[in-house]
Amino acid sequence: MPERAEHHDDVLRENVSRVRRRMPSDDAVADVADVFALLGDPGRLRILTALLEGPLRVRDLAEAAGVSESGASHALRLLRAHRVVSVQRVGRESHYEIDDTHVRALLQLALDHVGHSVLVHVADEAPAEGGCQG
Amino acid sequence: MPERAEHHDDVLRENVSRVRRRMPSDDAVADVADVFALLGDPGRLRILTALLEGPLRVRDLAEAAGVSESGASHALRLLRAHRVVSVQRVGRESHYEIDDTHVRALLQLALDHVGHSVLVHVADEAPAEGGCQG
DNA sequence: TGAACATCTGAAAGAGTGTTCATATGAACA
DNA sequence: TGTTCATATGAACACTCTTTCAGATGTTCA
Repeated sequence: MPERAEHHDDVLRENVSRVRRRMPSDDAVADVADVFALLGDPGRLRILTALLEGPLRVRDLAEAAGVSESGASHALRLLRAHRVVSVQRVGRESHYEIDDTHVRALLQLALDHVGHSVLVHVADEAPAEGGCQG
Repeated sequence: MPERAEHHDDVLRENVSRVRRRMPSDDAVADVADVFALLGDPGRLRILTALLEGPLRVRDLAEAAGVSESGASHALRLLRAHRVVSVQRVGRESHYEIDDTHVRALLQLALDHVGHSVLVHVADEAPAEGGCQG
């Protein structure tokens, strides 16, 4: 084996050890993977996309996301368990909203990348009383 | 039903229709969900995290990610099929690298959020802007 | 109280997925 | 040429996940 190749191997080995040092902890990786996995289902993704613009009721989320109301409830339960969304009961309705700025950022970045132009934050151009706490 | 409630309902319905108008196409949602799903597996996530700093061989990726070489190969095959990584053959080795800037951005954002401080671009090790958003 | 409504929950079916083992391909070297 | 090495591939298994259905919970209103 020529020495150039040996040197090449050394460089690769060095790269590997550096990469391994900088690898996040198993817990951190698991957390990130969990979030991505939650976003990896089309139904949940549509639900969260709908929630980007503000709180919505379960039935509205189901309609907007094209899933059954039961399916939406299951999805929301999961998202709630992971603290991605929070719920506020108003009478017999449940109003859900995104409660994780990291997830919101990831979602907006991904949708931007896919060429989905209009995605405004809740704040600006406020639909005024659009909120559910009226 | 009091008129306040009726008006409230109107507002909600309006929100729903606006949300539905702004909902990305099924294809766009499916694409985004696919990417997130790919990032949703710890093994693949570690592989891609390792690749953030530059190209690596399969065996090195397997070691860095803590998966078998066969497992790494399967994962890379999947990532390659989705054009997330590209491969360059060097002798009998395969050197993989991230080939999707969107995925790279999502990954870095997610790792930043989880508190993983050092994640520099391939170029060099400038820490400085390592922080989240300031 | 009882009926209508919104949501939640549990269980079961079915599809999908990751992992492993064994083997195949193809390049390097002796 | 035959052997060794790096990677790729195929199949099988176990496992998880999504979806659906039926019914439960809790609220509003007459």
